[in-house]
Amino acid sequence: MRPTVHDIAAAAGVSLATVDRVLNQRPGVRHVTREKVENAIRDLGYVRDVAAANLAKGRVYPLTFILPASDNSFMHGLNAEIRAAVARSATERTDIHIVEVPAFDSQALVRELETVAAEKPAGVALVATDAPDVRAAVDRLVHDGIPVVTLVSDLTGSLRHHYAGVDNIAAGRTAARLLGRFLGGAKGELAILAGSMLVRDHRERLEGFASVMAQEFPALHLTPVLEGRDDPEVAHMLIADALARNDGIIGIYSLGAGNRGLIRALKEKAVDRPLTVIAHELTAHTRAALLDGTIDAILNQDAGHEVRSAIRVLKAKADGLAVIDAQERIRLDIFLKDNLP
Amino acid sequence: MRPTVHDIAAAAGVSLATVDRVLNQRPGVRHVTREKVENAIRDLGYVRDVAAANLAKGRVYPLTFILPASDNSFMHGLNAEIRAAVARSATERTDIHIVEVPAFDSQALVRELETVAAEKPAGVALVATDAPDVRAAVDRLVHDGIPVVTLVSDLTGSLRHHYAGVDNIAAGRTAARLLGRFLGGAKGELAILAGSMLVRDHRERLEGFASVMAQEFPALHLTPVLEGRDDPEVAHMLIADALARNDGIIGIYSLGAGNRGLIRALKEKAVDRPLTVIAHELTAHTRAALLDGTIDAILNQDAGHEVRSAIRVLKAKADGLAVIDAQERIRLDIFLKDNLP
DNA sequence: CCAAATCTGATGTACGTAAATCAAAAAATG
DNA sequence: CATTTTTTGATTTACGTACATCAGATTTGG
Repeated sequence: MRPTVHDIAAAAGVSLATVDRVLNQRPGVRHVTREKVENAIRDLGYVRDVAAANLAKGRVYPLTFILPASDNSFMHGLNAEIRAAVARSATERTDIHIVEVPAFDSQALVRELETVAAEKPAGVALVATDAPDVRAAVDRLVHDGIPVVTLVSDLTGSLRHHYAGVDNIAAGRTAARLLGRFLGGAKGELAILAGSMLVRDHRERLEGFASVMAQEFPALHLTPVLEGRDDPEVAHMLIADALARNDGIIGIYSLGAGNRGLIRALKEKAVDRPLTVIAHELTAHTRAALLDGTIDAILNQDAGHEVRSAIRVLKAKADGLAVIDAQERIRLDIFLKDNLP
Repeated sequence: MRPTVHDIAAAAGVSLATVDRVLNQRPGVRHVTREKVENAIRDLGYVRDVAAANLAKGRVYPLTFILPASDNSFMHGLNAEIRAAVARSATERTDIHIVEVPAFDSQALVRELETVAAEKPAGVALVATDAPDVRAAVDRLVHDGIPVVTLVSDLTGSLRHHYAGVDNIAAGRTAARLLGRFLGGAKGELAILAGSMLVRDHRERLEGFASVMAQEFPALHLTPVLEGRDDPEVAHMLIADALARNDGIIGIYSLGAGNRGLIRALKEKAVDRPLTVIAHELTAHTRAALLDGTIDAILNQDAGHEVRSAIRVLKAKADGLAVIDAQERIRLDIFLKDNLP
């Protein structure tokens, strides 16, 4: 049987109340006494029964998710996953709030972070916009003792406790190698469609992609990045235009959202020549395109895993508990038409 | 606030004791009364607080894992992950036992299943050997009300509640497409290294591989399967021999274990000609080979996820709770040298 | 050394559920 | 209708922890 507070009290030769004071860092315990208790805790290998503690406290974890108000499939999916978590909140003792802020607007995000901080939640998850003032606002939250995890897009250099998202440099590198290998030594040009170079995850993907391409596939030449603003219409226009004007394009890497437009442009051009295409994020559109051969591979991050992981980590941090690192690593999914879920 | 048993009692106009009888299916409740209570439960949306219930019951989940006594990296890893779960058992209220049975020995497995059944555990996870008597033994366990999940290798047609492992047909298909695309339309022969065609997961991988190859890459010809018995020495011998005798081999699919031998054979032959190689299971050896270019891609199943998932599912089934399907789907990891964890 | 401040113990209640006991009520049986 | 059987209620204890209160002990400071 695992030891309880009673065992600790007995072993340390103190009362239950004193053990409680030590455990919950309440004042009124002399240094020597505190040490006796801490030794007993260590010796007996006591671990607090979190379930019982939560029951006694009637604890719920008020968590806030801050998302950009972007109108694309991925963000919709992320939102849906958070709402699914809300539906589970009764059994998970969470009380989740979702707030949306204008996309790419660091000031709005900072304001929201300050509003949220005032509510003293048990944890905050945010899709970070990469800016110094956001970093500062996040650091302030952390200083106030509020656990913070970044979601999907990280905020390196900040004090956030955890990042629930994929390694985007690795994603870009992987895309490059897949594309390079699929093209099998052919010589030609590559088009790159991004959302915006202002977003960190897109920049990182491009960085990884370009670096592997330069090192290992010198026969492939990268044309200037097309910024589609994650908008299907813009993406369509850019890709159609690029394909019309440049005969040498044999491959495309779409590292952002708005793939609906990309796919439409590809279908219109279908007869012309074979293109090898790699895109990000599995949605209804990209899935269909993968199955019909318009897209050759999809790199994906599982929004459901990211959300569940963020919640687990926030709860653990709020309780000062350890997390299973391997479990919280968000993996880069590579989908071919054969291994779709 | 979520409703409690007290609220149910009040709403149904019965006493706490009666609610308890209904909830825990104890006898002594008239049909009409039972219905009143059940209606109240439904109306108020009552969900039992599992944490409180477990606390009151002092419940622990005695779980048994049955593994084949195979001496390869993957099984060692699986074992290690289960032991890691044992280390967490205090906080997870589990009491996990690991038993090993001779590999590929269905009778031994059946005997063990019967021994285990007698101990009435809260759940059983097993790496299934695909045989009718095993199926029958598993079905008996299920009939006795013991939750069963298959691990790594499934037992289709049995009544097992869940399979914690990858879709091996999809894995084989994925390997085929990767290999086909990497070879970029070249014409030649492929060597296939398996452990044993008696194991279901290996058969399924081959089946998926062969089917995609036949349909989509007719220029690639499959040579007869080499059965390496998951033994590095045997694998080395077989591959070295095949490469020496067949000049036309341009690619290899290793769908089982014993990759240490394969890698050695490949390094010895390195100068001869470039080979495209895809292997299963990420281990120290395959990882090194992927990084140095000996292997081009690794397909992997995350043993840690499989174990944690199996435990979650067994506990949920034991409590009659729902599982989050998406969370329990074991994904096929595809590793290139760029996205290694 | 006394008073004040600080520390410690003893005790009780609470959280939501499980499980047991015993009494009381209702229903079924003859 | 009386008796037996079944069903229901009331109440209590327990699980492991949190938290509050109050009395008593010990340590400080003057």
